[in-house]
Amino acid sequence: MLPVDVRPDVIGRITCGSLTAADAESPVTLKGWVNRRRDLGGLIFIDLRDRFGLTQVVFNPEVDAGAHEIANKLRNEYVIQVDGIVRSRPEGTVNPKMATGEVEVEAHGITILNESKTPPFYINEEGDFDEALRLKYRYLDLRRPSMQNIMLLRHRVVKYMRDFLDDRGFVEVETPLLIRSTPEGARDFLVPSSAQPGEFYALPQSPQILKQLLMVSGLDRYFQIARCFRDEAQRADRQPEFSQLDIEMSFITPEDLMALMEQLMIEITENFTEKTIQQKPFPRMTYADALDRYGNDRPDLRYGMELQNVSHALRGTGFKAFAGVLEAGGQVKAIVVPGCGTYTRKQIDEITELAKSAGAKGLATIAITDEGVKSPIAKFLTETEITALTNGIGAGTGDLVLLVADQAPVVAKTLSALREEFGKRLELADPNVMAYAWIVEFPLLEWDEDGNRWDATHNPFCGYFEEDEALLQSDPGNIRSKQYDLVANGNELGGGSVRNHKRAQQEKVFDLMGLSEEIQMDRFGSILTALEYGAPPHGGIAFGLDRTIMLLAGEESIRDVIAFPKNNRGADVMFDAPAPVETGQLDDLGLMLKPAPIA
RNA sequence: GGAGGUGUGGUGUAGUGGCCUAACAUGCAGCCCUGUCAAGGCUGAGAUCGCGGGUUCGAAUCCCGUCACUUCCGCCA
Repeated sequence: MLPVDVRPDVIGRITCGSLTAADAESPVTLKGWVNRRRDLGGLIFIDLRDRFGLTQVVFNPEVDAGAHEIANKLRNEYVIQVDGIVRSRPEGTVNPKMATGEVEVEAHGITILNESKTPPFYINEEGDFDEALRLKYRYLDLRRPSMQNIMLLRHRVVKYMRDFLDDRGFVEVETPLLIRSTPEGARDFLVPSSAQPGEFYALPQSPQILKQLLMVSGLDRYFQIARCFRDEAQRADRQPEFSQLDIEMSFITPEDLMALMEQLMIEITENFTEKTIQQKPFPRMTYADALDRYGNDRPDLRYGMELQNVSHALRGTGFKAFAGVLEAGGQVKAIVVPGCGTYTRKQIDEITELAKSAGAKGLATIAITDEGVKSPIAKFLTETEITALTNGIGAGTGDLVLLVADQAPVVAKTLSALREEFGKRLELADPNVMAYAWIVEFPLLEWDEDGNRWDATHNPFCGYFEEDEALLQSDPGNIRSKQYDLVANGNELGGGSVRNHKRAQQEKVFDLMGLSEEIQMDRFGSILTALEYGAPPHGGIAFGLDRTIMLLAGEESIRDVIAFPKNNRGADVMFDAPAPVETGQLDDLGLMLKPAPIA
């Protein structure tokens, strides 16, 4: 996947991945770890490993009895230095599976630089080890070539991003990690201050306001590999601290930015992976369309199985469960699962449970078998209705039709979950394809039932289409934002927008969100004021760097592309963090712990 | 906060009420072996089956509780 490093390296060391037949008869010194020892009694072979590769070393008592004697004591993961001579391997012993398989090093001297206990898991072969153990001994986990390849990939991709942006006039600026807490969005990680006891910094959830302020400064093009912090529950693709490729530009349109970012992602994908890009230029899909066809705003476009509205085929149906939903303004939608018409009662029950956990009240199924239609709801529907329904969505013999009837958001969520489940089960998604797409025209605001107010769907700084200005008063839920998300293979890789660059514009959004003038100034005074001093039109985007690397590397967990990740509970099991602190430290901060954790 | 899954020598697994005095592979230790490269051969050590309670004549296996890890829902402007 990645090019092998050249040799010798900057300090003149010969690495274990670099010797070739051309080096035969040269004296050489190698340093590295014992990957494997093969003791034939007389001869001892060692595979010496470093980051760059493996080289076989031979200890022959007739060549150097002293070195052979020491080699008897070697064990896996010992760190050694070998002095010897590069030899072409004897006829018939060349190993074509090794990059250095044409040669070996005949040892004339050996120094054991450090011994090693037997590691808790294998380093010299790949395997699926307990993740808690891997995290506890992360330094050993990272010694495995597969993990080192990921770290190397990450390094190279980030370097490519920096060079790409530098070539185009972007400036990398570091923004502070100790900032002010805002109760909007995710829960903040708080950092108490000893200079001002009782007051707290917060770690940034993203440098959003800071990068906009840099646009007001006239920096024009900013980027940063920004560390972000969110004190929320973890997932396979979510960590409490993570990295974003954060970008902001002045005087741009959404089109400008999407075109530039698209070029960057294409180049990275094609330069660093063997994966093919499903469609170039990346397809565009509106938020409404994505929700309608896939049930979510980050669809996996590598396979079909789209959601299909069958409400029209059931208009006037006598089946009360469906009729009731339709009368209440709901909908009935379906997906056709190919080849699953033979599912047993037990399997149907299983996916019904899945549907319920996604929020549906139930799941209706129609199996189309050789012996005809099998369905628990068949007796409630007329033959005409069933035929119209199955024909209308292209279901054929052997297929299983899954139907959900409810209000649109519940239908979308349920069928989206089912579609993804069957996408996995039936292996519909090609792992060698990257299906990028832009999702556009998000609603600017969504109604928050609990807070009884409008809330920003993306972030409150997101701009909106001027032609929708009138809707601010009449129909805020239908204002289209200037937001764009980049999705790939069912993941949201990044999102951004063209921002509000005038104070009045921005205040209108805050007003709709129910923020009083006082609160607006208290929380967002810096940016509101800055927008009054010649803020240029600007916009940007932020990519989840870890997630991007995860997809490029073909990994299923974000933890596998982070050197020292937290576990599912946000804990670092190597350092045992978080941990209690000494009373004196709390005293300095003017803090006192409550007697028991709040349940 | 909720739901599911998993937990058996160092590691990865098998064992779903008695045949378990817990099996297999690998790793580990010792011995043999001069062309191996997942070296090979022989011998050996190593697990109170996550923890606690219960059911049973009998529990790795069934039940309850608990802990840890993990996946998903909630949450993630």
